[in-house]
Amino acid sequence: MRLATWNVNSVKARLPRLLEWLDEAKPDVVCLQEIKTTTALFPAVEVGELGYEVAAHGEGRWNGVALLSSVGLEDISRGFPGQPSYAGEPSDADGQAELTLLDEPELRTPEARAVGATCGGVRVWSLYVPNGRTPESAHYAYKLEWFAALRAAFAAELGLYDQFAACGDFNVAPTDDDVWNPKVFIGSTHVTPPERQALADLRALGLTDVIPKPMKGPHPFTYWDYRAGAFAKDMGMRIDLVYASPAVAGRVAGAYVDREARKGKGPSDHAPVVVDLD
DNA sequence: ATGCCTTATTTCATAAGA
Repeated sequence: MRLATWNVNSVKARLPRLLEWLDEAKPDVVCLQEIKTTTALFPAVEVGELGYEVAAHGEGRWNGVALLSSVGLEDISRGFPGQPSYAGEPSDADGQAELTLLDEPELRTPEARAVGATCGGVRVWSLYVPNGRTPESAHYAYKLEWFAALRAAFAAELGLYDQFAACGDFNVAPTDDDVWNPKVFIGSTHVTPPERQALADLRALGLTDVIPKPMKGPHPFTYWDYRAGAFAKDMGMRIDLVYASPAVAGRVAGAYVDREARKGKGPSDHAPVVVDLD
C-alpha cells in the first residue's frame, strides 16, 4: 500500500498538477491539506475518474483537508473530539486582525483541519496543524491547545486501531536538522521547545516519525518558501510528517520526498511525502 | 539545477502562509 501526504496549497489551483501526480505516483491513499475550498466544491469527480473515493472536509478560503483512497474509505471522521476552534474578532484600528481564544468552546468557530477514515485496513488521518504565526500570539496558544486535544483524541483512537497513521502538515520542524538554518528560526514558530514537545507527546503514544529519504541533498525537507529562490537553494523545512503506529511502522518498506512535484510551473510550496507499506 | 511568492476573496487591496 502506498500512502502519501501533500499540502497542495489550494486543490483548485493545483488540480492539473494533482491529477498528473496521482496518475504518475499512483498512491493508494492520499492525505491532502490546505484544499482552500468547501467540502461541496472539492473536485471529487475529477479525482474519482482516477479511481479514488474522497472524504473532503473544507470550509472555503482557508485550511481544509481531504482523504483520497482507492482501497476503501470507511468510518469518516470530520474533526476530532475536543478539537479546539477559533472565533475571530474584527480588525482593530491598526488593521491588525486579532483573534482571541474564547472561553466558551461552544461559541468558537470550528476550523477544517482534520479528517480521518479507515482505508485498506489502516486508520488514516489528514491533518493541518495551525501555523501559530508568532510565539506571542493567540494563534500560538491555539496551536498548542490543538496539539494537546489531538493527543487525547489519538490516545483513544489507538485503543481502537492497531493500524494507524497520522499524516499531514504539522507545522513543526522536529529538530534543528529539519530546518535549513536553525539560526534564522530563533524566536520563530515551528522550532520552539513547546511545539517540539507537542510532537514528542504524540510519539510518546507509541507513534513513530517515518522519516523520508530526500531525492536530493542531505535533508528530507518538505516545504520551501516561494520567495527568494528558496527551493533552488534548498532553503527548506521538514514539517510534513507521517506518524505511524507500531503495526504500520513495522510495514514501512520505503519513504521519500517527491521533490519533483515542487519543480516547474505552478507548484505548491510543499512537496508530497510518500510511504510504501508491505 | 533552478528560477527570484502565491492563493482566494471582502478583487486593482488584503490576509495569510512559515
